[in-house]
Amino acid sequence: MDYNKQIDEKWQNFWDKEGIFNTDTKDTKNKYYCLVMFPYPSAALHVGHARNYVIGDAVSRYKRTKGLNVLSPMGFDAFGLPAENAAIKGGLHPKTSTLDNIATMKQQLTQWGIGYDWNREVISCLPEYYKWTQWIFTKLYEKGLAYKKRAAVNWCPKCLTVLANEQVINGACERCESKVIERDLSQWFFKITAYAQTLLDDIQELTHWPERVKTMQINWIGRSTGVNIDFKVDDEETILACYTTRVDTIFGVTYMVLAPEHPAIPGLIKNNPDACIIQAFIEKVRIQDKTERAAENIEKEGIFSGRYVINPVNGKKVPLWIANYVLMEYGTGAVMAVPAHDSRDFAFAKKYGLDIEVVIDNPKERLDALSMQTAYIEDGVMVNSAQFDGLGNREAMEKIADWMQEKKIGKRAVHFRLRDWLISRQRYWGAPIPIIYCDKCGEVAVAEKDLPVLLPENVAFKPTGQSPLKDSEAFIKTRCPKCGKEAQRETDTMDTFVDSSWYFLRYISPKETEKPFDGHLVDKWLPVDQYIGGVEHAILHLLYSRFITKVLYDLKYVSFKEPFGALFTQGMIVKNGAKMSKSKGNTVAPDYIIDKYGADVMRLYILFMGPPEKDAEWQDEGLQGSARFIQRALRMVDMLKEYRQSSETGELNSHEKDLVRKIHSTIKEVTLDLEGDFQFNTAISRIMELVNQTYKCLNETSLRQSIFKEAVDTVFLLLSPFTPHISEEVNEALGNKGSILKRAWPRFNEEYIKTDTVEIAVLVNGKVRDKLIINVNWSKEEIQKKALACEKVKNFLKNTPPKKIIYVDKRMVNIVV
RNA sequence: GCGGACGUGGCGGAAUUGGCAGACGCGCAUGGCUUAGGACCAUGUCUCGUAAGAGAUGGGAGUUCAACUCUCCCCGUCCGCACCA
Repeated sequence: MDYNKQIDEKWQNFWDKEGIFNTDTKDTKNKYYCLVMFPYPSAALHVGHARNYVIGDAVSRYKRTKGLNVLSPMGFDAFGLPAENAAIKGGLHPKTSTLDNIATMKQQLTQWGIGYDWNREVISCLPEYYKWTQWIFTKLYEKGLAYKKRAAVNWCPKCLTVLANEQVINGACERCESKVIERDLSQWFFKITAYAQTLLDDIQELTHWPERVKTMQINWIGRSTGVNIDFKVDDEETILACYTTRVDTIFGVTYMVLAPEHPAIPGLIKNNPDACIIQAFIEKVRIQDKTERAAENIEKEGIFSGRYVINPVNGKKVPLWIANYVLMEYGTGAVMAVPAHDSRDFAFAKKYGLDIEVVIDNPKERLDALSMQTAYIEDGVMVNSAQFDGLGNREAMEKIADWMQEKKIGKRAVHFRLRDWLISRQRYWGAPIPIIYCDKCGEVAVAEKDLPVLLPENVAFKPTGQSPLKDSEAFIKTRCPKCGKEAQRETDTMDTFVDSSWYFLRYISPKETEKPFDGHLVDKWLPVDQYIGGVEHAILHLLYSRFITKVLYDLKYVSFKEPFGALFTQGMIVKNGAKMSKSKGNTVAPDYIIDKYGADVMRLYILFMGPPEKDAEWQDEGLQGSARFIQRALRMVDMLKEYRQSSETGELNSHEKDLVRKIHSTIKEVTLDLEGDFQFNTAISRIMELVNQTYKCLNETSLRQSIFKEAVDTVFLLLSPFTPHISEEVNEALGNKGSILKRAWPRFNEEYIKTDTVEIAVLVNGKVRDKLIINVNWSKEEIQKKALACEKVKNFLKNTPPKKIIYVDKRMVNIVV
């Protein structure tokens, strides 16, 4: 039997015709929701993408043969910058180019033998989908979780749109890597910060999520606990609130610093003769772009404000400074500076000759403020801190916080790093934000019956820095839903991540026209049993989806708090040590592989190349190995057909017994590999061993046909999640009717795996000296005696009795001399 | 700086969780079969050594009868966050 393209096509047509992958979601018994992150339809897929779908398909097929009712849907994250940019480049309308790309990708996925329920396809740029994205917006709006505010936001000068915090990587745009600049703009936000604590707490429940993803989310949410302290400005009523996590150092405050953007500054400096010098400094800092300001070793710069503030714990008057190292976005934008115990404050104090006061002493060596070379940030003993002197600083931290709360000069507080999610975009290819502005009624959300707000198709969609919808009078002009007067539509579109933050709910009832999803069925099918995708979504998509799910939970649309039960993040496929990308020119196109070797060879190699969660280096030679293995396995089928050998009766010979044992132990181990953490690479290697051993048997002995057949059958059943086309073909050749997916996953019999004899190692002082074949029924004493009788052991013993003998059951004997 | 993952042959990677290091595959070598072979089959392939043996899982110490696995200290790679108060 030869593997060729016809076999691929034959079975792909068969699966399609039989509707093998179509799932009835009304049948919720034994449900298994296997979900692979849906792709952007922007470019041709390479083998790196393929890994994602091949893993998902292997899982879905395996679960099917285990008898589960598997739902495996696919769709396209079709709105957004990548699709729009691709369209502009190709001179096409985004809708045309996106739908074209989708068609190509579907064809690719089909060619690879990836089985999806295409009846459930979800395309986020079509009105029947984005109607409900807009609906979700209005639900958040009703709850006050969607709001518009003027704020300093991240602006990408190349994409000509604002970006969410999560889309800014090292101060640069996630997509085009241009440096992001700060602009004050009025924008729409989702109040994800209202869910910061829940998003953090519930991470604990995600027991089947990779540790690194959870850690990344924890860091991103960035919870810290401390104390809010009000510092009064001297000779004035102005109060400056600051936040500290180190309230134990409060007695060591020698100055206070404000971020240049701090709103209190204009009032504080207005009577200062140096006001214009201070103003010039502030301007200078503000025009620095974010990258520069956040750069690692940027020189700390500051200026004295001319004012003083009072430390509420001791009434001490300390100078108020303005400096570039304080950020307005975090805490209150005001920092109490303790140079003795904070390295940033220390560097700043040294530069500007500010006081340094030690309040936590090093128990090993007394600190001296004048001679210190670095800040002392470790734990120690309280000094110069009034009644708290002598305490350990950890203990003092709690005591001071309590004392300050009691005296009402401080308040315990929790801060998060997480910012609200900026969702407006000044680009064309997205779902319009369903808001209407009326001169009389103000901001009004579009009513559900008026959704969707259709994205007009005949507009010049090139990015200009303003939403292209602003030019479409037909779009903008509308009537106020409340008073009926003429009104204008919001022209910004939504971030694509809004579209993808709920698509997994839509798959359950994708044809629904009266509601976004069938709540009853969604409650049965969700959370997703297995979610599979790239780690690049660790924060963005996964955090947003968790947030939207929690909102829908609070609004009682769903009854679960977390959308994804188990998450698997596969590693990248790299070539020449680098991530595959068109610009580097190191992509490997699956089409050519499919042509030359067939889908199963590509699938097998992708799964065999290494643990799926780790990055793996692509080597073309590896494909040869997979192709060779498949041909070698298929040759057994031909041999079996012509096989006329020995009798079927009588005692099994030892090779036959060994082969039966191997068949059953292979089933056992492959099953364990798949039930565990998707160890496809080791599963495949075990199947290879079974093939090797079968050949060995055929060469060395007369093998009865029934056992040979069982070996062949088992090999292709076990391979079926990985190489479905040839498995189907062999299944048919062996006389079975229908799809191999309808056959049960093979079972193993523990009885057949048992052996009478086993080879163990004989060690002397922990080193292997000899091997010994033992009968498993022998007693420990018997085995030890045999081990001592080994020639090599005798040489080491030299007639002296051994000090100690350790026997590990069916593994080894260690003799200590 | 903080947090996470990791370091095993020429290469991709195994190792039942403390019990025979290098499974399986690639590559390479030798032989066979072939008009030919980048096909196939067989055998071999950690290092040193003719051998007995000795040494090997980034480096160093420790625990143990026994360490790739556990503990401590270094070195290095990758990822995330980062003037976060």
